[in-house]
Amino acid sequence: MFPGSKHEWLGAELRKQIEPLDAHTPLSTERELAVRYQVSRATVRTALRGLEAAGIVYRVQGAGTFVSDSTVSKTLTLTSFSEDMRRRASRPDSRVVVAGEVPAGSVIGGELRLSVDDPVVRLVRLRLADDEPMCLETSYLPAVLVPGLLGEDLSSSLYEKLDTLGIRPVRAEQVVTAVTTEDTEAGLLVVPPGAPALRVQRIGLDHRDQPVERTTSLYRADRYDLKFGVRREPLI
Amino acid sequence: MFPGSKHEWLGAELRKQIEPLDAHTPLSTERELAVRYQVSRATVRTALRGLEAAGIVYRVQGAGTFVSDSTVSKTLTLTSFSEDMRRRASRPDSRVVVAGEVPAGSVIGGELRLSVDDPVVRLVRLRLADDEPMCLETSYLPAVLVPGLLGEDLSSSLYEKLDTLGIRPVRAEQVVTAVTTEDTEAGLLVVPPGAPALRVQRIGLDHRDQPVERTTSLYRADRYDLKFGVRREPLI
DNA sequence: AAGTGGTCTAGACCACGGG
DNA sequence: CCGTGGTCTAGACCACTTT
Repeated sequence: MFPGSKHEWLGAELRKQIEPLDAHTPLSTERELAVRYQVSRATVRTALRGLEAAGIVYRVQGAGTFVSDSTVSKTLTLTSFSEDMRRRASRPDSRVVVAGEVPAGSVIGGELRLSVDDPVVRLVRLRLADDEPMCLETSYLPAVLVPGLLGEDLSSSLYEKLDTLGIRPVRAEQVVTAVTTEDTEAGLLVVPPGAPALRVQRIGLDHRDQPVERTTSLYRADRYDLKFGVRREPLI
Repeated sequence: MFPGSKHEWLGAELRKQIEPLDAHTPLSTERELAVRYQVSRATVRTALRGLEAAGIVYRVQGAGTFVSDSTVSKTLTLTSFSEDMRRRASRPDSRVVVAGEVPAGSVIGGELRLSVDDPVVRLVRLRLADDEPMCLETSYLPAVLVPGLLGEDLSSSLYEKLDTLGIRPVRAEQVVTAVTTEDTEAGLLVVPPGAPALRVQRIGLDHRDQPVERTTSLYRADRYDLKFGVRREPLI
C-alpha cells in the first residue's frame, strides 16, 4: 500500500515467493490468490501479467500459472551501461574522452528531432568494467534539456544525472550491428585494430515519445554479449 | 467477431485506421471508443495495450493516447529467417549444407533438456536473400519431436514445417555476439575470412516453456542488422 | 474544473486442459 | 467432467494534464 498500486505490490510479493521455487512449479490459482490477498481477480491478473512480461512465470490456459525456467535472462529492458554492469556483478567506471557542445548537424538533428543548428551536448566516454575497457560510448543530448551538465562529473551514470533533471527515457529504438574496430577505437578499447565489436545505436524516448538521447555504444566482442528474450506475439 | 476475441478485432480495426495518421495524432478517448464500438472500456484498454506493446501508440496519463513515431521498428518479436526476409521485402531461399541425426552431446543436450545420448536432428543451411548469401544457420531439434523431417524438402521455412507438426515456439532466449568469420564459414557466406559477422544463438520454447529448437545464426555484418525496441519497464 | 488514462471491484461466461 | 486461465461487462474512484 505504501509506494504504488496494489498490483505492483502484489507482483513484488509474488516475485519474492517465487524466487526459491523450481522451474515449472505451479503457482496458486488466480482465484485463490485473489481471496488470499483480498483483491479482485483482475488485480491478480494484472500482477501476473507483469511477472509474465518479465519472464518470471508462464501461463497455460486450462492448466495454470507456472514458474519460468529462465536459464538465460529476463526480457530485455532499457538499461544504462552502469546498471547493466552492476547486474553482471562488475564495477562500472568511465573516463571522459571528449565533452562539449556542437551543432546537431543533419544526422543527429534528424534523429533527435532538432534543427541542424540546434546545439547538442556531445559526450564520448570509455566505459570500464572492473577497470578493463569494455565499451566506447558516444552520446548526443539536446543542449536545452541538460543545462549545466558539462560542468558536472561525467564519469558516473548519465541516466542517473538525467533523472535528476527530470529526463527519463522509457523506451528506446536500437539497431545492433557487428563491425571491426578502426585504429583509434581499437587503441582506446585496447584491442588489436580490426578486432570484432558489437555496435549498438540507441535513440532514447521519453513518455511523450520525444527523443532525449542518441547513443552509439561500441562493445568489445570478447567481453560483451547481448542477452534477451523475445516473444512470438507481443503480450496483451 | 469472426476469428478471435473482441479486443483482437478492435486492435486490428484501430491499427488500420491509425496507419495513415501522422505521429503524435491523438486517438479518440477510451470512453469514446467504448461507446462507438459497443464494448466495455476494459476491452478498449486491452486492445490499446496490444497496440502499445507493438509500438504503434503511446499513452500519457491525463492527456490521451497518441500515434507513435516509430522511425526504426516495431517491438522485436520472434520471427523465422523466412518471415524476417519477407518483411524486409527480400526473397528468402536456402541451400541445405548438412542434414542428419546425431547424439545431442552435453552442450546441446543441456540446452534442449535432453540426455547426452538422445538423438537430435542437426541441420546446417545457408540462407539466401535475393540469391545473395546472408546467413549460415545451424539448427538442432529433438529427434522425437520431428519424425520424418529429414525426408522432406528443407529449403523452405522450418518454422512452417514445425507448425504442421504442432510445434510452435512462442518465446525464445537469445544471445547476440559479434565475431569474425572462420575460413569455412567465410567461404559459404562469400566474404573474406575474418570478415565481421553477427552471431545470434537462440533457444526456442513452446507455450509450456519446453525447448523445441536451438539455432545459431551467423549473419553477414555487411548485409544484416538487428533492429528492435526496448522499454524501461515491462508492459503491464 | 474538466477530462484523460490508471486502478480496482464483483460478477459472468467461454475455451481449453486434465483426470 | 471440473477447474484453469481468457474474455467481457458496468460501474466507481484516483492521479494526472490541460484549460
